[in-house]
Amino acid sequence: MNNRHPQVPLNASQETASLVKRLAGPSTGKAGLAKDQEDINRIIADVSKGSKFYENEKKKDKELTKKIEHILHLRDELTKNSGVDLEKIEANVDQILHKLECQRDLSQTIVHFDLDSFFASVEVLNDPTLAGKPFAVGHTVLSTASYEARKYGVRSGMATFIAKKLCPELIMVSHGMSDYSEMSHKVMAICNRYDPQMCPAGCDEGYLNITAYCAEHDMNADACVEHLRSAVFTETKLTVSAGIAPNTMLAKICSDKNKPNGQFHLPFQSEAIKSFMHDLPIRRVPGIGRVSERLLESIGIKTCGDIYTYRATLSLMDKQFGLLHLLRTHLGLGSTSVQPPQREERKSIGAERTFPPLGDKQKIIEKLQEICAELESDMEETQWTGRTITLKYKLSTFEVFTRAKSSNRWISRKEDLFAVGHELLLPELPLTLRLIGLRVTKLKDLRGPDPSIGIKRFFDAADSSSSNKKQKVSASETAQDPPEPEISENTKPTSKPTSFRKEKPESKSRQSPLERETHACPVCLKQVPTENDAFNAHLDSCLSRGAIRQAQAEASPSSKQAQGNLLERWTKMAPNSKKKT
DNA sequence: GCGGATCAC
DNA sequence: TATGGTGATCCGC
Repeated sequence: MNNRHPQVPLNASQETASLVKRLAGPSTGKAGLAKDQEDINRIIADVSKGSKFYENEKKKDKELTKKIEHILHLRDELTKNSGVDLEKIEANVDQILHKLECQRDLSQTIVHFDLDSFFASVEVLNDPTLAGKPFAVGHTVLSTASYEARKYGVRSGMATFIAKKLCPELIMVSHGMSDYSEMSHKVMAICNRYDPQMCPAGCDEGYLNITAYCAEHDMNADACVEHLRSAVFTETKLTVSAGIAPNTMLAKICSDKNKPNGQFHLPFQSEAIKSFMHDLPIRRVPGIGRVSERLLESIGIKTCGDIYTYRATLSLMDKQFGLLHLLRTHLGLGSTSVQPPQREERKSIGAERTFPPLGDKQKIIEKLQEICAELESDMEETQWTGRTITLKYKLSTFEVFTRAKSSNRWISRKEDLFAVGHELLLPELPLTLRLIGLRVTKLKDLRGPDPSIGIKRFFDAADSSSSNKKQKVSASETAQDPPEPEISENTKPTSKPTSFRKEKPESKSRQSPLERETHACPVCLKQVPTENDAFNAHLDSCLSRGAIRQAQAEASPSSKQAQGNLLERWTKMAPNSKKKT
């Protein structure tokens, strides 16, 4: 490089490496990266420069940089504190690792499958002249790109005009939604033969437990998955990649290894798994996104092997980083069960729309009405109602805000949605908006538990012993139903709300502040005497409780990422940062 | 319960 | 000229 003559036109703004990377978008770096990713990121940053989107990304990047400074400062304070014994902390962590290792379960054969550039492949089937050409599916933002387009750095989630800059001959194809849905169902049905309990994770991927299938058909895992992939191809002409591993997290990572149209089988041995994890970039772990990657990198952690190196820091900063989850990741542990998604596990239903920036109050309200109509229709089709409404709006500057209100009535009609949405929106105006959305939570299922027997609904409240094992949630909610605006339901909205099924790790244990020989348990955060026996005893009970929580959290691998406490809150936005444009 | 934020697809 | 929609979860308050 010629330093005297930078290729890039001099920009007074000193772009940080992190901003340039951030602008490249969330999907860059998750999978295989192009050789000249640096150049590509440079082009993306230059094309974006000056836009409101760019300015917002810059602001967020700056805030993250500040958070990192804070975290590093905290780390230095904790580490340099003369009271801490790093070796002892490491020894404690090593004990946790040992106990986690003892819980390792290698008995289940889990598969993660993933259709190769699903939308793009379907489009090629519809129009074979697209084969081998760089093209992308989407409108303003790309849903997916063909493998030829990816060579240019074109990625899903990328703005179309940027993709065109990277690849001027890029062909744009718009969505053919019905085709995708039909193909998706076909593929899921095929996979279902191998595990009736399979769990779809989106329209183009899913998890299977093929342990039983392999046993019953006297087949090894490789042959089974080849069989599956071959069935998918002959019946749909779509190629699929797959990972075979002893748990869902590893299987997911492995399905990327030989993509496209390949499979990868991780040896089912502790040592092989740990060596696989050792060099794995932390960003490949499901749940670790761009922000967590930066936070972890700031303390020196780039790979899952680095987690061990910095275990003392992570232990001291468990609140910020979530030690236990990272240790499990380091060891390559994950959920060993696959369950089909349960309808009653749904937590919210919503709709949102982006439009050219609007400042006019009447026009904004019209957008809100459109959203309400859409949402009413979705809720009607899926038979949900709910009592908390959350308004979401995005300013023309790309800043996002939410405003929520809980009601004591069930809301699903568009008039009711609008009344609450309007009430939430009005005090915020005037604003220039580019997006409005509504989301309903605190849901109630309007569908009877057994749709084939209509009259049965009538007895629901008393009928806890029926064949419906999963009625637990419905039953408890029935007891706390607010007055029902409709006719059918409850005979009697009886008593008080029953407590919800959310166990928290008892954050409020008040211990003697002068206890000198205690250390925060990295699992439950309680202060525990550091003496070996006491610490061990505590750890045992804590880990077994933790294992239960973990199993629950991972019951449905698709929807319940164990993500989280990597980030503490730093600054609070002024709730009303009104911008006029 | 509310609001901000992260993450996956 | 120009950067999506749906759903989940977690944290701090």
